[in-house]
Amino acid sequence: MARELDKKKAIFESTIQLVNANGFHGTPMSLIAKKAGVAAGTIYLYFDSKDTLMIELYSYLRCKMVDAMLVNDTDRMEYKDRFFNFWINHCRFYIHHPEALCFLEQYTNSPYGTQQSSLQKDDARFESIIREFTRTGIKTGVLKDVDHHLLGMFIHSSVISTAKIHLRKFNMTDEELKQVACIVWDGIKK
Amino acid sequence: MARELDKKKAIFESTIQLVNANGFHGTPMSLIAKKAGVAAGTIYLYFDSKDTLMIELYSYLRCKMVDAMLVNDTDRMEYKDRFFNFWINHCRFYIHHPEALCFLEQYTNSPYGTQQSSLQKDDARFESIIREFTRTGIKTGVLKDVDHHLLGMFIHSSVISTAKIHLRKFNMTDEELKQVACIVWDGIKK
Amino acid sequence: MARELDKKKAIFESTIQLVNANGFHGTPMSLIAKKAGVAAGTIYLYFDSKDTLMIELYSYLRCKMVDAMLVNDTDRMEYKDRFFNFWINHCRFYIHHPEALCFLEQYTNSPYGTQQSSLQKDDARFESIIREFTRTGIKTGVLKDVDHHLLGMFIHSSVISTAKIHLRKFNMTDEELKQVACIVWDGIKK
Amino acid sequence: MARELDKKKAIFESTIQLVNANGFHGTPMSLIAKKAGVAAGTIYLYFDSKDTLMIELYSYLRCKMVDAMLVNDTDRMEYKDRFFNFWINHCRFYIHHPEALCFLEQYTNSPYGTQQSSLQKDDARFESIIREFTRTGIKTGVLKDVDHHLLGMFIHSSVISTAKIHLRKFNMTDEELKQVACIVWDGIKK
DNA sequence: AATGAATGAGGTTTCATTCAT
DNA sequence: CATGAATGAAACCTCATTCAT
Repeated sequence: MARELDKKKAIFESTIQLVNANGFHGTPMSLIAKKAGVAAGTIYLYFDSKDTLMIELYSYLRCKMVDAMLVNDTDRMEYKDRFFNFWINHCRFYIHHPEALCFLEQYTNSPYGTQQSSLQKDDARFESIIREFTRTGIKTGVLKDVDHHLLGMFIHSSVISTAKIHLRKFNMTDEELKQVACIVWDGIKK
Repeated sequence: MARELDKKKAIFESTIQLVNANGFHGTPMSLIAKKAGVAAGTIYLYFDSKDTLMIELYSYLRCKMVDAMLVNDTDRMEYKDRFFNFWINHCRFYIHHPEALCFLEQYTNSPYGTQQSSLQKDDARFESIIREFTRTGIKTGVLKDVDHHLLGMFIHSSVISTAKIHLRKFNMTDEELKQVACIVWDGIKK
Repeated sequence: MARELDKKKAIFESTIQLVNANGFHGTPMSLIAKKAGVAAGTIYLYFDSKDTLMIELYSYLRCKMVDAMLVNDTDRMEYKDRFFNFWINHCRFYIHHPEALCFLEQYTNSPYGTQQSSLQKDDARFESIIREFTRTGIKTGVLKDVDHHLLGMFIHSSVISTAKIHLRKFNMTDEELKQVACIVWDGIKK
Repeated sequence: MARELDKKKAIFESTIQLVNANGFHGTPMSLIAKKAGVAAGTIYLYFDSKDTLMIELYSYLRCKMVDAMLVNDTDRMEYKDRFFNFWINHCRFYIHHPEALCFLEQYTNSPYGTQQSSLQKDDARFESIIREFTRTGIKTGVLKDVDHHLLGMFIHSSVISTAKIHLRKFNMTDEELKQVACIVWDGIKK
């Protein structure tokens, strides 16, 4: 019930902060517990192991990210407008949740993300949305006739690198964000 | 002399493989030593600590990557041709050295890469080459008038995501590689 | 509560025995743990490090020693009687706790005791008692007019060397103990 | 020959300095070698092990100490004058060679000094000189009729504690040194 | 005789996980 | 449900000693 979700969320948030600052290995369960305001043993009531915690946290964040990306999306929008909406929503999510970006990136490039065949449902949701969208673009002749995996990955990586630049080097205005989206669009459109 | 370099190289190669498979934390020094065919203590004759080893290995790989990227580059080439040469060299390096790609990505997204102000000379070399190239493109009106950091990061991330796709999903022909380079070029050119 | 003190004491006693037998360096934490009946990691719940353990053990023993020295001491005693009481109490403490003597001497003559500015409160207590006592003796003309540090150190070292003799060479009767106290008194009295 | 003695001496001096600063355990053979200007392996041409080195160094220093103590000593001196000569020579040796004092004290209070039945010839020489001297004093009725071991140890410890005070707290004039010798003399004389 | 690279046992310390309370 | 003291395996790193040169 609500109590359980509250605890899980507290543990998630604590973990994000700490992994962000110190990496997976630099984040002991005892610290996660303390920052979450629970006892070390308590975490194990909600998660089987540290690995499980990380994997579930990954899903949790992916889910929030996908939700953010879908804001204002409708079938009735023009294809290009949907693209811009997706791209900017997605990018803004990372900009407003830098810890999430950091965690997801660490996860993706760690043995967790690479080895585990743990493409859970949230991953699946994201992938299917992107697949659907790119396929449609290609079929209707709006996008270049390139493998849709490639297009998807290309778009995704452009979002992430833009958000990283924003966070590390300098803040970008909304205008500049749109500029970058344009570059991407110019690249993929036919 | 040569002996020292041989040992260092053996340790580097061992480390790349293992970090690749198990991550930084999943790779104990004892394993690195065993795989490299030396005693555990021997590593400390060549590197001050595990951290130092990782940092130096990062430099080592960046160096190899930059070298690979510069193959066949000349001032006399057309700007666009230079871009394609850079992009494809760079991408091929990762495709032919998947462990290098994996290590560099893990490193970049770990506390090593984020916190340590260890932008060593090799990083500097890479950055300056890219900076020089994008600035020229912008100045001569070939590229869009966007912040050069942004262009650089955009190009870099496209290379990496393409290589990852190649390695994880399916092998791409040289033709397809060129296609992706085209997408990027279309995006950044004026 | 009591549990914590029990554990600490068990660790202390274990450490005293082992350092006594094998020296600081010859005493690994693993052995201390085993002899104390706890796991290696448990020690670190009570002490930050091996150094901390040694430093706290030093304080612990100094405290016990000072307590023993003060037994039967009153303001109403004659100065000379107080001296004999101090001296013999002090000496007897070491004779009855040879491991304590051994540990304290090793500590004092090791980098721990020499370098660390760890003159904690217990040291301070001992020093202030001695200082007070010698100063009074000098001021009232009972003791020779010599720097009080010197007198204090002189007395202290006589106690220690007497205890060592007792333990190493042969057992001394209470009568002989008093004889030595007399030698010291004859030396320092005016 | 001379070469061998030079090397040994260099190693001895290096060891004294380092043990003085860092203790036995804090002094690796590699450092001893470097400071002595030889290779690590070379030490093992002259000493069987680190323990052996320490034990021989102890003898070496005891020997120097005894030599220093005997300066200006003759049978023709008065007993009391001989005592003062011994005491002050001995004390001055430590004052002029603080590293020697430090090393000897560390050694004496370590497992080396306590456990090893290694009362070598130099120790024997020192002990026999003191024994002879105290026995004579007692027999001729100059000294108190107390066990001669006790007197010897008492004197020795007074020297050491005085030297330590001199080195740690404040420099003492020759006059003050004589004062302390007087205290000791007043203590032991009949 | 002298070197110093190499060894590997063993030291201190951390931390994921358990379980009695 | 919740706790947090206790565990002990395993990590990093040091250093006395050896041996090919």
